[in-house]
Amino acid sequence: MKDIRLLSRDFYSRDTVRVAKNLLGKRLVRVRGRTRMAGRIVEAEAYRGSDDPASHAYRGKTPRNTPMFGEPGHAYIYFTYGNHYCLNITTQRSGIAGAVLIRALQPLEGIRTMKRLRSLVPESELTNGPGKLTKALGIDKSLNEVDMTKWGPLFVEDTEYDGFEIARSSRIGIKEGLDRKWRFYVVGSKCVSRR
DNA sequence: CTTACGATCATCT
DNA sequence: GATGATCGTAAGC
Repeated sequence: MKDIRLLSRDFYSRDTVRVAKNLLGKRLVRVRGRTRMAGRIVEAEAYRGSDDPASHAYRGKTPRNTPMFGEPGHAYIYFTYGNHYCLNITTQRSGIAGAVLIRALQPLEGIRTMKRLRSLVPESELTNGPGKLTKALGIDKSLNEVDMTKWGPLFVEDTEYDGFEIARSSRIGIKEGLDRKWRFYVVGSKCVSRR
C-alpha cells in the first residue's frame, strides 16, 4: 500500500506567500460521510496580517478572523455575499496572522458527487472559483478550524506532482493591496477562475 | 464576447 | 446602514 503523507504543520508555518505558491499541485481531499472527493489545487492567494490592507486580519483580531491568528494548518472558512463559503488554510506560527485562500481545483475524484452538489454543471466549471469549490465539496462553516494536517473530513496530501508552470498576478475581488502579486495559478489549466 | 445586477447575511462602522 | 477574498443570469454589443 502506498504511503501517503499529509502536508505538515511546518509546511504551513512558513511565510504565507511562499505557502500559497507551494500549495499548487497538491491534492485537497474532502471526506463526506462515505464519499471521498479530491482535487488538485490550481489557484491560491496569500492573505497576511497588519501589513496587508486586503486581509480580513488587517485591523487585528475579530471573532471571524480568529483562526488566522491561531495554529497553522487549520481551516479558516467564512461566509460572504450572503451566498458563498470560502476555504482558507491558516499559515505562520501561532500569533502571526496569515491564511491562503483556495480559489480553484482540478477535479480528480468523487466527480459524480461534485456534480450532484453543483447541479450538474460541466466538469471544467465544477471547482473554478472559491465559492464554487466549497459547494462542490460540501464545505461549510461546520468545518471551520478543522486541523488539515490530520486525516479527517478535510486535509491536503503531500503529492509528488510537478512539471507545471506557475504564474502570479494581483489578487481577485479586492480593492486595496493590488500592487502585491499574491495570486498564484497553474499556467494552462482549464480549471483556474481567470486567465 | 462584455458589462450589470440581484441574491442575502455576517461583519464591521 | 453599508459592504463584501462571489456567482449566476440577463441584457447589450
